[in-house]
Amino acid sequence: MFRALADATRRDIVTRVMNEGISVSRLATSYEMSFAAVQKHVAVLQSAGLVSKERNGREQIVRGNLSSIHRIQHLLSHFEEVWKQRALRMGDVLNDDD
Amino acid sequence: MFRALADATRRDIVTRVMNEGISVSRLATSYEMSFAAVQKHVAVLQSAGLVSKERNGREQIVRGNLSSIHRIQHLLSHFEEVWKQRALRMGDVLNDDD
DNA sequence: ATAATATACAACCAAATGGTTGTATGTGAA
DNA sequence: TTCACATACAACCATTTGGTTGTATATTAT
Repeated sequence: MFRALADATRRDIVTRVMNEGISVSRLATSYEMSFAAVQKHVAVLQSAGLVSKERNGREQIVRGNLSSIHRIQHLLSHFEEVWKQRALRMGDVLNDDD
Repeated sequence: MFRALADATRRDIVTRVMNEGISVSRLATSYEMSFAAVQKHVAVLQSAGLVSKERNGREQIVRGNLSSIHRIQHLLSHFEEVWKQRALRMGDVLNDDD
C-alpha cells in the first residue's frame, strides 16, 4: 500500500478520484502518458484496494475506496503517534546522552 | 520520501533508530540479508533525509532525523486532512448520486 | 450493420530496485 | 605493527516497475 502510493501519478489519481468518480479515459487526458499507462496505474491502485471501478455504459468510473482510505488514515495516525513518541523519547536520550 | 518508506526493511530501520542510535553493523544483525544490503538501505534513508549517521570510533551510528520526521508528520497530517475532507464530500456525492 | 469510443490485456523494453560478492579503507586492539 | 572489525563502494545479477505499442472486446452512435 505504501508502495502503491510511492508513485506521484498514482497519488495524484487517488487524490482526484476521491473528489468524484472519473473515467479512466478522462483521467488519462490529464497525464503525459499513454492511456494504457494510466490504466495500469489505476489497476495497481485497485489491486491495492485504494480505488474501485464501476462500469457506467462503456466507461469505467474510478472512485476512491472509502474504507481503504479510512484504513490508511488509521495507519498514518498510528505511524504518526509512534513516531511522535519515539521522537520525544529521542529528545530525552539526547539530553541523557554522554 | 514515500518511496524510501515503501520498503518494509527501511520502515523497520527508521522505527528502530528513532528509539536510539544504532550502528550499521548492529542493525545488520537483525535482518536476513548481507551487511552491504542493510548499509544500502541506510544510505537510501539517509539520502531521503530520514536518518543521519554519526561516526563513533569505527562505528557509524544511525539515528532518526528529528526534523525530517517532523516534516513527515506534517505531510501525513496534511494528507490525512485532505483525504478526510474529500471522503466527507464523497459521502455527499454518494447521497446525491443517481 | 458499421464505425467510433472506452477499456483490457499481452508482449516488449529500459531503468530502477533489492539483493549479492569482492575489494579497499579507516580505526581500535594486541 | 599487525590483526580484526566496521564501513564504503564497485560490479554484477534477477526481478520489479513504469512506460510503450498493438490487438481484442464491449458499448454507444450513425
